[in-house]
Amino acid sequence: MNEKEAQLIEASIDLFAQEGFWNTPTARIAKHAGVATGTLFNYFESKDVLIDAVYRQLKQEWKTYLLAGYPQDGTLKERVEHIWFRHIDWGLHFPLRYSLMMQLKLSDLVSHEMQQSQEAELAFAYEMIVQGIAAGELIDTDPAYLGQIFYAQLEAAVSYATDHNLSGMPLTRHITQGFEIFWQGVTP
Amino acid sequence: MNEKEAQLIEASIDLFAQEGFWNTPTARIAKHAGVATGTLFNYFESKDVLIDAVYRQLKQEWKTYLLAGYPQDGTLKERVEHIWFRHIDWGLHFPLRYSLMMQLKLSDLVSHEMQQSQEAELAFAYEMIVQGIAAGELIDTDPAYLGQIFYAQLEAAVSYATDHNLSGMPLTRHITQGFEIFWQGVTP
DNA sequence: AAATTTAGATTGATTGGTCAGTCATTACTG
DNA sequence: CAGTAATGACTGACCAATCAATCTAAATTT
Repeated sequence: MNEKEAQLIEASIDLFAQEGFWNTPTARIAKHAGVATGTLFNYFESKDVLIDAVYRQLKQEWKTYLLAGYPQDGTLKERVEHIWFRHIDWGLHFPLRYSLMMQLKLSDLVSHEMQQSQEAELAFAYEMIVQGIAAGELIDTDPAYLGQIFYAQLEAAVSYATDHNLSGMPLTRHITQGFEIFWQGVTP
Repeated sequence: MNEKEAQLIEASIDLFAQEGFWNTPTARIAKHAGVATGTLFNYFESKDVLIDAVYRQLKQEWKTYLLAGYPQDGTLKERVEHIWFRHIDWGLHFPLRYSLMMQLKLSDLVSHEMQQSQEAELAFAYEMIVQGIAAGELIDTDPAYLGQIFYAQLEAAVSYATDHNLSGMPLTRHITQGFEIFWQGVTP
């Protein structure tokens, strides 16, 4: 990826997260990235294409962060717990990125194709759930629903930690307790 | 509330939910409501004020729906379960309204004052949780966090039911099971 | 090694279109 | 007929996207 392209995406993340997509003119993005307005359109066909690129970048950073140190051969609980911790960690380390990713999810701004291609990257999580159910370690429900519950609880945990500025021990306790609540719910 | 005012809010809900706030010009809202563009601004000082009115209306309808048949003197579980069922019911009966309410929640379009005043209306739910914890019927966590978990799971349940077009028996089973997962998680 | 050509990247003023909000005029209504 | 509500053409501001001009640096020639 070109350096200017990366700067433009970075500037977009900053501005979209702080001002919202509809309130940030392409001219401001270009300025914030230190290039001319025309340059933006050399790299991205349109503003819509730019937002797809932003979304892809966020999702990829996020996924990479989640998988760092993933205990491939751990127990199911260990693996799920790892994702739980890493996700919350990411949300607290990169609040702008996190809130933008959340907003984009609901917003219809990201193309259908991009949404799908990014979702496909999470197949491993789905597999994990399927196996957990097969092994009797998770309650027998549609894996898609369990995945959604997992994610929903995660969002709640992050937004609570953010709202209450948790850090240090209280944060660790909150994360652990949140996970236990989730685990107790989906475990026979 | 004036009839035209109500029509304008109704039209806004329709269009905002389907096209998004930023893609629906005030002119189209007025047309859809059967009035002239100028009339809209007789009733709402600006587009921003209109969206506040839309939000208030949605929240109020929602709250009314939730509380219909509320078992004031039932057990804690019965009361929570009632809210659970009614919320999902509302989401499935009024998908446009539901999705708009979700979007507005994250969007920063609703004024801070309106957000707060509507949140204050949910004090009864908070009270319920506090009492549940005091009585040892719920695990000992910050009531605010339990509330957030409750809501997050509810969203997951609605979006799953919507995505899979559930109805009849499968729907009932899904709702009940979702509640059991939640309840098992937050109960000692 | 200097001079010249070439291809591609960068620039930002400009354009064409959109839209929130206005206000002079018209239509009701009691 | 007075007062209130409704109308819709209009305005000023904003912005995505364009494109002719300019710059840069690599390639080629003298």
